[in-house]
Amino acid sequence: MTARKSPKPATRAPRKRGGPRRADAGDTRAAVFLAAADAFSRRGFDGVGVDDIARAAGVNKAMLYYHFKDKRGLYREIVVDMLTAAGARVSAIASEPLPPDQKLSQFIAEFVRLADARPYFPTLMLREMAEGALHLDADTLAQMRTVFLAFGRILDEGQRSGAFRPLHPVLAYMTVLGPVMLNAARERAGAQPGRAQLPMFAQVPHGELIRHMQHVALQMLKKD
Amino acid sequence: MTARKSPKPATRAPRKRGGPRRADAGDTRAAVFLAAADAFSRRGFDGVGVDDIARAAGVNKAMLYYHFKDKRGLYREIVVDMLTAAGARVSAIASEPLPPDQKLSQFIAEFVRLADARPYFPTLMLREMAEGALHLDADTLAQMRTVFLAFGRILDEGQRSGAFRPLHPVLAYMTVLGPVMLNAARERAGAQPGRAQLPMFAQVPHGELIRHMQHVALQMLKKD
DNA sequence: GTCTATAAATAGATAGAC
DNA sequence: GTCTATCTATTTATAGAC
Repeated sequence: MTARKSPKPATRAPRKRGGPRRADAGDTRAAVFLAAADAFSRRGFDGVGVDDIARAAGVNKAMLYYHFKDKRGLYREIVVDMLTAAGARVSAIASEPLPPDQKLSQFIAEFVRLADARPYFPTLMLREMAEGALHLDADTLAQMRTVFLAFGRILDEGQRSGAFRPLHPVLAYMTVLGPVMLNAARERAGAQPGRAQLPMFAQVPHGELIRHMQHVALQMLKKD
Repeated sequence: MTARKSPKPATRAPRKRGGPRRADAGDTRAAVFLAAADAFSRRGFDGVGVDDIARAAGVNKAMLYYHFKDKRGLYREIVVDMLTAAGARVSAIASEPLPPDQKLSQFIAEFVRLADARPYFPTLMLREMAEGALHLDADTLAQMRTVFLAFGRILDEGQRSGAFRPLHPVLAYMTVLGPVMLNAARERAGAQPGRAQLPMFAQVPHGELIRHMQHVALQMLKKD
């Protein structure tokens, strides 16, 4: 076990009262966590200074070292938290009493929702992979494996029941997740000032993205 | 115009004779270029030191500053070279006298080949996007646009002729390129020692990837 | 828990000899 | 074109007061 009691990044405890807008107690930790996650996903581990994180979190730099071991420890917690959440939600879907094609659709929708709840997730993950996943320990890799295996089980079930055609699980996985991840990166580039009118940065509602990917996934696995 | 006479990263001039294995003349520049491209794609702009690059290239650090303005200038050249090559090849395909579905297949095959010739391409591009494409000037963005528009023309042609169903070009683009890019990142993570036997890092031959993506693309655009 | 000041290490960049 | 030595700025991390 590597994970500690990681803060729920989505839930922020209400402020006691305190000064103008100073983070207190558990809020400080969460603020640092979120600011770091966002920064890391945008500029990479080495591209972010602890000063940047502290400033973005509205917290003194020394507090960062009070709540986390060091920069790398903070980074690790973020990745672990991300993958733990993904593993849990996605495994749940794979185990639901639904036909494989609906599970697959749920899987896709859940993944996009996951990325909406943690906007740093896709780009941070993409970076980590490109880096050879060097920051990930065995524990964390196991979480990645969980997500993939959950997907594989859905595929397998569909193939056994004859609903899906045979297909390399890795290819299927890449096909389903690749566009979602790439789109997240695209949105980052398109969010830069002066980019809005470039055709390749046109906004695509995530609902549309979900429906499209569900369609693609089912088409991809359709027998013929 | 920002691009200078960038070295063909694939072609390395034969060594004159020189010392044991010291790079000479134009070779030095190319060696730095390639070492930097690889390093940047793996660890990001800020994750790579100029010392690292020099060492990997087998060149003295000062030579880096002799051949390139500075670290950022080197990085820019790499990105520009990448996108220029991609823009040229892909535009050529869009203009060939072929039916749209074959152009689309060619587009996909060419993109994978491009990534094989420049293994740093997908991950570097992914990083750059995640970073908001901050290092890219207007000139370079124009090259990205060229690639996208070439793809869009193929799509458009197919839709006009009734071969393809209507579909948001950005969604189609993400669907076609996302898996290729994500797979490149996946390969990086899987190449790490001790990862080979993990199921999600199973090797997938690029020929298979190409055929699969061609199938997916055509299915995605099939009417009905 | 929070802040200031600072130690210690690292990295980008250049001067100048050869 | 190539190398050594070095200057300077930045950055991680901590000591210690409050």
